[in-house]
Amino acid sequence: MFSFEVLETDGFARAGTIHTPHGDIKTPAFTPVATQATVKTLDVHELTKAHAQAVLANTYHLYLSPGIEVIQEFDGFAPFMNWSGPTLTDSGGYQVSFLWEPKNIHSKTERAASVKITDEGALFRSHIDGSKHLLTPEKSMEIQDALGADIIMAFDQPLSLSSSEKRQNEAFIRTLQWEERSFRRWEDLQKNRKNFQALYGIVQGETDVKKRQESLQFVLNMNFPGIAIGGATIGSDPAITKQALETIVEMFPNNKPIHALGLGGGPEGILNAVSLGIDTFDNTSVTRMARTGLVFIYPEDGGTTKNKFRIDTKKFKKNDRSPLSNKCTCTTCKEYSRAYLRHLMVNDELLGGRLLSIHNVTFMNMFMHELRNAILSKSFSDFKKEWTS
RNA sequence: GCUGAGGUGGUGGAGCGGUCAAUCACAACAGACUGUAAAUCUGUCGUCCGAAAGGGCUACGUAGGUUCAAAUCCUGCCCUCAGCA
Repeated sequence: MFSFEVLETDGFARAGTIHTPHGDIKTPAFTPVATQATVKTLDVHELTKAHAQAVLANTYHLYLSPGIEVIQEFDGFAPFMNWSGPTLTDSGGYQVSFLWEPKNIHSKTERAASVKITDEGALFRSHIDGSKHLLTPEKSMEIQDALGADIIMAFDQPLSLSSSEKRQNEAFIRTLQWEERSFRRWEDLQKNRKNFQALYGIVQGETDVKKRQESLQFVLNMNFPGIAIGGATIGSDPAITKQALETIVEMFPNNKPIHALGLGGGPEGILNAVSLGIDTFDNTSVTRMARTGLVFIYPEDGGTTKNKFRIDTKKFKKNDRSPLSNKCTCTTCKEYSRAYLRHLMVNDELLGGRLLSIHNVTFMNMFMHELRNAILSKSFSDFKKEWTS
């Protein structure tokens, strides 16, 4: 019901297929983020047209609203949102332990921590109504069982890089314990399931070689069906992502898929990650940037590592009749002018965010498609050079 | 023509003797965006010098006046709006 096969490799880069109960994912692949059972602004038809293969939803958000009872009535979040392809869910670990730190990257103002983390789990307050909830590794597995994704994540405790060493170590050890508990509960839950869910163990450790390797070895020893690479270093800086992945790339097994959680850095970051063995990744900024007017462009359109292969639609000329991209085949590029897109974004029209999301998701998927073909034809390094030189 | 209200920075709109280069919002410009509390957030925003601290200059329709001190008080003029002729 779930398996992974590598079809071709080029250096550490690999092209393969993940077989899930709801279809295949041709890798390397981007999985758009549908936190609240929606890839913001896009419906499933637009997603399919944008060549999305799978979507990733979130335990924390769907547990709080609409609640797992509702999701269960619909046989999972995928039927609920009318998505029939492969799915993933995140465990909620990121939300309860990272976003709720008194100081976090998303908020300028400090605020009281609304979460208390113990070895048992994370006691947190809902951001919606302030109600108290305890999320444990076991509970996360039960919720993800109800959400019904094909691929689910172990419950972990990521930290921001600014945390003290003591806290880092604590979270590292705790994550290992939580992963084992996640695994045990997951094993039990599988017995009563119609479809197999693949649980991914999460590798922490940032750029610390010893920690990364210990973490990965643990996940391998437990025999998780898949591996997810977590941590702040998998974020937006391509150079640091590279550094983090280099610590463990040689240990990656070829029979298990590797997912990079929240891999950012645009095409350059992705090229770095794929060249170091990453098969799938999710990233929120693809659709978020679309909603704020930033779109990805190909080298043919002027994309470079310097401009991070992106351009601000609000800076287009008022009367520019040309398409956003000459190369892209999405409906946004086929049917609308730069002038119109600029107009929509400058005036905060909702259609703008949607049209740009269509483009960005299409771009990302087409980029991954090209990248995959490059690996299959053993020309990955040339492909990488075309983009980054 | 009479009566009333009012004229503030790109715009709307506060301020009604000193703490005002002037709250705030919008626009504009620049920037950020990691497993989405993000259609969000941050910075700049009279002008000149400065990296900054800070300093200079010009400003609240216009011309005068009162006062140690005026966007704020008084007078003339110009203009806008509402009501009445």
